[in-house]
Amino acid sequence: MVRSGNGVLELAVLGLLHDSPMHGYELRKRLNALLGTLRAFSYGSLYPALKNLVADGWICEGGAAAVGETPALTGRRGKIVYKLTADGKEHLQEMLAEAGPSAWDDDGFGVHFAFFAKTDADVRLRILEGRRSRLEERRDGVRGALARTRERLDAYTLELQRHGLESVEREVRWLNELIATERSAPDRPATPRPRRTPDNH
Amino acid sequence: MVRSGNGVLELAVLGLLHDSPMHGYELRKRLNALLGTLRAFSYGSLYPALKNLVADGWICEGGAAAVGETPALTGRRGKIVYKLTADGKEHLQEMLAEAGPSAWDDDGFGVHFAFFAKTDADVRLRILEGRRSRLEERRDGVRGALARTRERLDAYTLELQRHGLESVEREVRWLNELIATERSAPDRPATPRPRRTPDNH
DNA sequence: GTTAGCATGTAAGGAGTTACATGATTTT
DNA sequence: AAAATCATGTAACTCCTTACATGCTAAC
Repeated sequence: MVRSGNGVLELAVLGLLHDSPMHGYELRKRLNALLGTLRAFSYGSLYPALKNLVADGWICEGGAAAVGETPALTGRRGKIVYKLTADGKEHLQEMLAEAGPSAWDDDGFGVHFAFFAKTDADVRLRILEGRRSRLEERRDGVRGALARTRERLDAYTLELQRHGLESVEREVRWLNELIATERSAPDRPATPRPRRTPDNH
Repeated sequence: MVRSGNGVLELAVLGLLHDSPMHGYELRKRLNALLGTLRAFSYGSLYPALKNLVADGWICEGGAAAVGETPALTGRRGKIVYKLTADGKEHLQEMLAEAGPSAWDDDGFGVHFAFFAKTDADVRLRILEGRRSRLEERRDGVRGALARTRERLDAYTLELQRHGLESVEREVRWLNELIATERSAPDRPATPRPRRTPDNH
């Protein structure tokens, strides 16, 4: 009964539990903090997902873990702490090694990137390049549409297209910088490139 | 049986059909061109949605409309041209006048903005301001999370947060410009502000 | 001792995708 | 006459949200 549960949520949960065991409530907070502006999950999706992960054998309940945790009295119907199993760790590694299309789309890329610290350098590069070419396709599509339909559009529609195009172009530039950094230093962590303070006037 | 079909798709379809009658296939292309980077719909969602809109009485089939259309031979199992009904036009106006939360979220805002040319100036302003305050909330949330968890995050996670924050800040600046333009000239179309050419080196 | 926040869950359903199935029209 | 593209549709399924239901624990 291997549901082969694909999806952002399961990867994110496994990734977070790899760092340290946690219960659902805390997991959800960390999840939404991790994904920031990208995504927000509700309990209604988290708890069933946890059940599925247990059924698959990737995670298990119990296992009093954290150092300063209150040890007693938590037994009867208290928190349920989840932790990765050996199979789960293996499965997580497989998911992190996946550099195909599912790691290039809007949802998938964010999660994969969030766990780049646990990802091999060559996989990181392939994901970044895949994501970039995906965005370049989209950019060229919008550019073409904009060039073809110009003049026929009202000012607001035009502005929407223009802003969308600028967003994609900005995203591509970001990826270019990341790729350059990865290429020049595949072992180093990430890219704290020299940054000018944003001009929020 | 008023399904009260909420959602981006139905507003977008009604808005496009307001300009001119169309059949489904063409509608889908225009839909995905209109929404550009924001959204893409498949036939599997479009055709059922059209059925629902017919059932609701907002649109109807038939009505040979466009000037240069081939008139004959299209009868047997050919294209199905949809057009807005009188009720549909009324309903569209109501939807466009809606300036509440549904017009502020990521999906809703894009569609509402795309039809700003058909929207009253005061409604436009309320939507832009609502959208901005929604984004400011998100921005402050991310800023807080970033300030609290700094140092505890690996470089990639940090970079993801930083980039997300910059995206939101950019979006807020864009809205600020739009709002300023609307305030200074509520009658004029949109905002062709002086623009420097993007530096795609 | 009661409010507020922590913590876990479930049932119903909305919204859309994928994959499939079919046929007409145009192009080569 | 084959291939490509236009055109319409449906069934099964995925993924997630909303709204609800429950109880524990800390603070005031």
